Amino acid sequence: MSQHRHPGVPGRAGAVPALPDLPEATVARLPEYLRALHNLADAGHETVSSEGLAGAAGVNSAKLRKDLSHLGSYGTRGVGYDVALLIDQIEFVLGLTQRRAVALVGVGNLGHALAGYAGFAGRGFRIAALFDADTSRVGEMINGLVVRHVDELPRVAAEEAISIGVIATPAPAAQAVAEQLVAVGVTSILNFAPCVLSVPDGVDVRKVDLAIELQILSFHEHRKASLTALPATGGSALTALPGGLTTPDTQEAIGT
Amino acid sequence: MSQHRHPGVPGRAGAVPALPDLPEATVARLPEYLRALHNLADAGHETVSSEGLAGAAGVNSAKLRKDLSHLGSYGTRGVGYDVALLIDQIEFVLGLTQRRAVALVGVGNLGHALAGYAGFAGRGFRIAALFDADTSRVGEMINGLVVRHVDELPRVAAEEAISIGVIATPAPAAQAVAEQLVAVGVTSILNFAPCVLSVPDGVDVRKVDLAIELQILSFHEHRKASLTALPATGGSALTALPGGLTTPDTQEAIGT
DNA sequence: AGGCGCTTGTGAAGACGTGCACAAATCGCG
DNA sequence: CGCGATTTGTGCACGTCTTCACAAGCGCCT
Ligand SMILES: NC(=O)c1ccc[n+]([C@@H]2O[C@H](COP(=O)([O-])OP(=O)(O)OC[C@H]3O[C@@H](n4cnc5c(N)ncnc54)[C@H](O)[C@@H]3O)[C@@H](O)[C@H]2O)c1
Ligand SMILES: NC(=O)c1ccc[n+]([C@@H]2O[C@H](COP(=O)([O-])OP(=O)(O)OC[C@H]3O[C@@H](n4cnc5c(N)ncnc54)[C@H](O)[C@@H]3O)[C@@H](O)[C@H]2O)c1
Repeated sequence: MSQHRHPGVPGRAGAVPALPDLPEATVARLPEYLRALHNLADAGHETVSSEGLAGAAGVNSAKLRKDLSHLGSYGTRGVGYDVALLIDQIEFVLGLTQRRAVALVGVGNLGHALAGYAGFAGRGFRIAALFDADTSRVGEMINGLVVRHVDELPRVAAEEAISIGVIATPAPAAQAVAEQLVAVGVTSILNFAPCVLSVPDGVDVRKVDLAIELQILSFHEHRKASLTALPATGGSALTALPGGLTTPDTQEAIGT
Repeated sequence: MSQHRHPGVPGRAGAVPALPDLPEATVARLPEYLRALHNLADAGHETVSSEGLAGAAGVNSAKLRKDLSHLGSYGTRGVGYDVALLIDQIEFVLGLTQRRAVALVGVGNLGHALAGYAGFAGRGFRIAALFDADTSRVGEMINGLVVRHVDELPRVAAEEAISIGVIATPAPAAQAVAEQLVAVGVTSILNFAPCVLSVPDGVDVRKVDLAIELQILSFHEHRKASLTALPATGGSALTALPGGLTTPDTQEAIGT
């Protein structure tokens, strides 16, 4: 965490472009830009200004320019950015030049939806294997893939070069599954189970918890309600007034 | 956006506890604490120290204490926090004292999984209505709820007091659905479609894009690979070495 | 060739979030 | 009743992120 960055590892005039270490906030936005760029490319645009791309990605244009400047500035002043070139750049930085293989563990309610989702292919990923512990599910075919028993993970991980593991099991099983994934060499995990995973250093975990998203929205609903209620009447009547916009203070577009 | 906050709207000694306006980062962590607290309560704990709760929620204990201090400090020095009391406090602040009604629009692949998920009830939410535009899906029963045509949204929104709208339609339909939701008074939206929504001020949107999560993980995979490859050999051979943990530099636990 | 309008890239300032370290408060026990 | 062990709440310093504002660069038009 509090590691100093080496004072003398700048350009490194070697052959490889030498990944600049981007701010984490920038990394989280690059995929957004990439999606917007693909839309623009499909619409026939060859170049785009920072203002235009920022609008399409839903961010401030200064922020976008600073983000892009971190990865080497492929824009032209007075003109904008070359869409195709920028797509290549971002895809390279994100490591999407070859399609990454994803292993999905837990083919239940949610796992089925993920396994059947066609949209991942266009974003750089290939669901390479499905696993479950329930023997009655093993053997089922989903979208051309067979569900295998989780015990086969080591063998399959060796065959396919698994890059990312996705956990969609119930929470009590998630920690054990994470350990199995780490044991076969997986160093990136996307966790849908509502629990914290502990993993060794060097393993990245990202978590998606839909209930948490709803609860954050609930907080803002609660706050909006208490703001409109109090200044108007004495504070007791809680009749929702779904017409007038609330205070122009307290803007939206909350933490992304 | 760049709204100043009024310099003189502090305690407001009114009857209502007067929601403190929490830092957004704190709001995003409260649900995590809440989940951990429920686990502790189920395990029979009556009190918990900041250290213990922080461990269960996967955060720094100082951060946890500061977060909790923002909502009024219900801890006892030398002892810790009363689990049941803290649960009540957080649920109140998050607006979960009464179960919030959620409307789900788009009952396809993903929408089915969400509609069938039993876990929302325990986290303060009730899926109150399902909508789809495909007439061949309308009428289908999922988990005791009937799928209605999206045209019925105004009528149903009036009956059930819809608090949050969830969009699980394809991206091209999402903006139109968002506008329909806003039109019936919904001011909080959770969007699963990979696109930006533009909504009026006063409406909160949160977005869940699974492909983005994978792409962020992909970036870190890419970086880890280029870090292990370069210092070892000259820099050309890119054979993945899935054994030794990478550099103890560049710690994990990336942006939550 | 020169000037003009447009757009990028970035310095600087401010807002925000984090984590250490410690004083203040509380409990239990002798 | 007092003392020590324990744990909260927070002041402070530091790092990260955001946003403004503008100089530098580019292309086009005359
Ligand atoms: N379905 C949703 O919409 C939704 C929403 C939010 C969160 N989640 C979370 O996602 C996870 C999955 O939800 P779900 O609705 O698909 O649950 P589910 O019960 O339908 O599916 C879980 C699957 O995991 C399998 N499994 C259990 N233990 C396993 C193990 N050790 N190894 C491999 N597979 C194992 C089960 O056999 C089952 O097929 C849960 O943690 C849930 O809380 C789901
Ligand atoms: N399935 C996944 O795992 C997954 C993963 C990531 C993202 N997503 C995104 O989630 C969204 C839904 O994915 P899906 O796989 O369920 O797609 P899907 O095509 O299976 O389902 C979409 C549903 O929305 C309905 N619909 C279309 N237009 C509508 C409208 N105007 N009003 C109401 N309903 C409408 C369709 O009839 C269909 O039932 C997509 O935007 C997708 O990109 C899904």
